[in-house]
Amino acid sequence: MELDEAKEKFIQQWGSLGSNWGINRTMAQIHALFLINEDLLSAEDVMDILKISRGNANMNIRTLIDWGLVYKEHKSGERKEFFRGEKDIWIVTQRVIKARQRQELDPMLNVLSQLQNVEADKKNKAEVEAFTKQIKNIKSFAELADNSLTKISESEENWFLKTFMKFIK
Amino acid sequence: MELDEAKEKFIQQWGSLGSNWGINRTMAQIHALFLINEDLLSAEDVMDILKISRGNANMNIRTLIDWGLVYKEHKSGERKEFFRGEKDIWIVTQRVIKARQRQELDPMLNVLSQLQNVEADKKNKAEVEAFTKQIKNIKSFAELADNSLTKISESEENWFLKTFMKFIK
DNA sequence: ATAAACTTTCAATATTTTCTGAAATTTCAG
DNA sequence: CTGAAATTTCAGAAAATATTGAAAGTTTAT
Repeated sequence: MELDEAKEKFIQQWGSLGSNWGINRTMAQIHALFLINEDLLSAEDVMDILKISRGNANMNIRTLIDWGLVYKEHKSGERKEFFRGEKDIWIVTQRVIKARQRQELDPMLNVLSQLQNVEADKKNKAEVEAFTKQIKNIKSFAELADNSLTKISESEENWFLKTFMKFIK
Repeated sequence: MELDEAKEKFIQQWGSLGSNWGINRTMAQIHALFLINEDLLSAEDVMDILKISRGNANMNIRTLIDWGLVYKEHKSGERKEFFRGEKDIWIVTQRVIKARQRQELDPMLNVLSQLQNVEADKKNKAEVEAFTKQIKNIKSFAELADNSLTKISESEENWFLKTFMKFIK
């Protein structure tokens, strides 16, 4: 396979992976491009390579920066902004976990807490109890997941690898 | 809070969680309904409760059955099919992991394998090497994830909890 | 074998999400 | 300061995705 073909294939596959996981296709494609690109790229470069509009490029690069997956840099003598991607796949994972934890797990935990206070009356006592019990189960599990993800997103790669290699044996 | 209000809220939240993770909103809502509903439900019940069409209900219940999150059952004397949900959140997690691993991680691993064979020529030797190295990193990581998820989706809850509680300490 | 009861399919439609591009805003070299 | 060069915003357009509902298909009691 040719290098350009391979790069194209990687970008497409990463894009489709992303879009299956609720991350918009373009954002994932831009991220893919930065993962395999050694040099600094300007917004214009990204627009040209991926054939997308200025607005789209800008918005998604901004989000990638927010997530900590892309960094802004300056070339001396150039007015334009340039960007480079975080290449370390372990750090990428940690950043993605953190972003999505904030965005999705936290609100879920919040709602689950609220749902624990359901008033029963004479008629539906058993039903309320069953509901509360199930919500409690789900909440415990979500908290375990939350703690685990926090731990992962704060741990050193080496510690994690060692622990996990043991784990999956 | 009232029970019905709480159920409604849970269904909505689960639906929005799902849709942030690439699972269609209705499928996630039906799943939420089955998670907190003790009784058997028919397709018609689901249509009525969630105000959705027959086709939509049927298609998404089918998918939930494929994923192993909902079971088909028969009531004696009734011609209609009834359904109940898997209530154990640990089993639910395992089933979701398995379904998505098949659908998304496997194709990714497949592409990453292909991408390791890129031909270099005199001009781009260094670039090809950098690309191949990065793809190799990503692939190693994806394989670790794949193995871990397989392990998780096959393990006993108790073993998992014990191991993980130690892990997150 | 029939027909009512029920389930599945799928083309048309509706909804949601993403993208575009031009205008508004910001930045910075001179 | 000034104004050209760049970035950001956002309303409308386009694309992707999900939903409907009626027709086709299947099952089962008699």
